[in-house]
Amino acid sequence: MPGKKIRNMEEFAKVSGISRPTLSKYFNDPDSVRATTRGKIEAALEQYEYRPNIFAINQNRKLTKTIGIVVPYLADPFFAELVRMIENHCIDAGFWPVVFSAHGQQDLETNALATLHSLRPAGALIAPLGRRSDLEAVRRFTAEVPTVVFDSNVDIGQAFVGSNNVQSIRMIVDYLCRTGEPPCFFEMPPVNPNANKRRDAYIQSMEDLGHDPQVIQAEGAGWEFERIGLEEGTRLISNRSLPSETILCSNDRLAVGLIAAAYQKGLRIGHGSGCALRVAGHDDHPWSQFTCPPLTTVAQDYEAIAERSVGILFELIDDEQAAKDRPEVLFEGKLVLRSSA
Amino acid sequence: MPGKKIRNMEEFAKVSGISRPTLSKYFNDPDSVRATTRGKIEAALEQYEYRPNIFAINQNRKLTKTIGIVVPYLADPFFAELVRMIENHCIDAGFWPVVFSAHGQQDLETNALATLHSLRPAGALIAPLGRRSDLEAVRRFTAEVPTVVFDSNVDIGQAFVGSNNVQSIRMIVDYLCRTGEPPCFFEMPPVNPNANKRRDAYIQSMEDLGHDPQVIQAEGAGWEFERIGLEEGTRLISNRSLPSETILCSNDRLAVGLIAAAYQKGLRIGHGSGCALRVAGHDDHPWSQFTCPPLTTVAQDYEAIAERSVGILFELIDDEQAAKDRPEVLFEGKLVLRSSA
DNA sequence: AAAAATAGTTTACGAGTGTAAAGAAACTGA
DNA sequence: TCAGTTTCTTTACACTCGTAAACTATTTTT
Repeated sequence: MPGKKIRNMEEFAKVSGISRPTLSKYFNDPDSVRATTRGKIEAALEQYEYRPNIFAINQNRKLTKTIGIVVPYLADPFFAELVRMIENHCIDAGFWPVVFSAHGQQDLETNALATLHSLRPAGALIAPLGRRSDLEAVRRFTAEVPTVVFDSNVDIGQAFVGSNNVQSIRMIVDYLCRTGEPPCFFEMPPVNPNANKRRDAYIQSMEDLGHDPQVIQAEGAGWEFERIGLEEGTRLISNRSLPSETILCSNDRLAVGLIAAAYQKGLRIGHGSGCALRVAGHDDHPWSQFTCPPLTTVAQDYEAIAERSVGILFELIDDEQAAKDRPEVLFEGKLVLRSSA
Repeated sequence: MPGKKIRNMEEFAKVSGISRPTLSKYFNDPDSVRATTRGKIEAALEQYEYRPNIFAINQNRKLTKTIGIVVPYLADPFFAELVRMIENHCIDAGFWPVVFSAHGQQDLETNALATLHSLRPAGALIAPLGRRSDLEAVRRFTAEVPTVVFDSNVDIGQAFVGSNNVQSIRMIVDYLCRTGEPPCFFEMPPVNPNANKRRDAYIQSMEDLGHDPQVIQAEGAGWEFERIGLEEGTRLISNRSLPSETILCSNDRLAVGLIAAAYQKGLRIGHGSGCALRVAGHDDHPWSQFTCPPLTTVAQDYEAIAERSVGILFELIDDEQAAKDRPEVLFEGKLVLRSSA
């Protein structure tokens, strides 16, 4: 049980019988001191309640142990899940992850970067807003902090980790064409490069397969994708203006809204007989397996993206030169066949 | 456009022509200096890129501007949404919110509190894991940091803000009894006090209405509530062991899983004729309006909870004495009638 | 315009840590 | 046991900003 409170390293040095510089070394890396010394220190730590002051540490260290994580919208389960995994990897490596969400707004993203910058992090993992980002601000940031960009590939940072949209879209388009009517593509106004890449990949895939691509762009802005899917879906169904019975949505959240719209309009979704619509998504969001019917989609490899982007960041931190060529790591999507298409 | 880089306040004092102590005052509170002085400072800020070093600031200030936010599971949209609102309120008040998620694990919660503690925050808003919390660790934390507990009312901290489960459950039980067969109650092993309160409120409400309460406890642990709802729901439907056609779920995420189970079993959900099951939830999760059919539930007042808990925390920070009696603010739930029940 | 009040400057110290240099102590291996 | 190596101690300075005291400049009040 921790006894008397210790105010600073000086005091802890007294009670532990170890000099302050050695303690400093220990807290920086417990393995850098002799085993016997480490034993004494850890014995004292059991007895006394003491933790080095984070602020004083970071003020003086050239390289802090802070890793900044910036995402466009943390309430999106895709990012929530990814952040959860990234955080775990950082903690395991002895770093301190600090999470910022832009909540979909440019000024908050810029602000988060500024705040993060003044934390002098060892590195950063950022998924930019994309189209809405203040690119100048982001570039200023990445000029000084080793940064891995993930999910949304805008041309900044020292590396990119994400999904291979071309491969994944081609795969699901191919699947949909093999098993029924060729799909139309349901998208929102593109908020980031992924949206564009996916649309272009859809068009290319359809043409390669000898079909006529049909893109429907939903109105609406913001991050409430389900709502947009529901509202536009309802409109499209009411007007009978869907160009195909098979609809590939640019992401799962849009599909969730579209499925709700179809349900409310009494349209049955699925790949079986007696179904009016086939709906597919992209990303395999955590709740896509619970839609009615469960959503056929392309899974992004969350764990791989998390693990790899953190891995690359640590390489960057260890070796400034590591990535002069801005490597781009793209993971392949995996087809997840459920019953919606 | 920002010109030359400024390293510290000393340098910024030189280029701006304002003394360092005055600058310090300005950064602490821009209104505490004369308008002309403020003008000069802000003109210089436009020209030169400078932000005070957060670590140095916090090391020296008695009271930091940091607010800690700790939630049990950030990938749960309920918390994601609440955190988003809480963050906004903190930022608006000039504070710096730092978010931690326990990811459902006790050690991570304890660790988050320890890390947060060493940030010497002005205050903290925490939603404890509940049953799985290391109460001793939490208590140690709250002994030194003004803390408002939200969502999950374990007896710690200086105040609690949450929902009135008794009122909300009574309301939805009453509604369900008025409009059809009295509900059974579908719950998971209780992870926090809310779960227990809701069950007890259900039992009491049913008895008051002269009905026989029927509680079904689903197996399963962890935070994947939808999966538990789906798996247990499938089992219950297959075994025909549901004691009522009306099922009140202890929260929306469980209901999402149950609805998926019913759909997959070919059971139609809703309050209309031709429906086999009525399903209701609790919380009004962000995606409850997109289930098939849309989920009838009780809405927690997210915005009120966020606004009030931050408000109380600021009162606590301003006036240590404010809450010797640990006030508990409970917001009433609102019935959200959709088509699932 | 003089007195009073306010806001600024200069100077100096404090906060808790990192880190470098010089020397003492403790280990290592024969 | 003894030289060689590693690790620790002592001492001292650095980092950046908060803040207090004593003093000066500016603004407001009368």
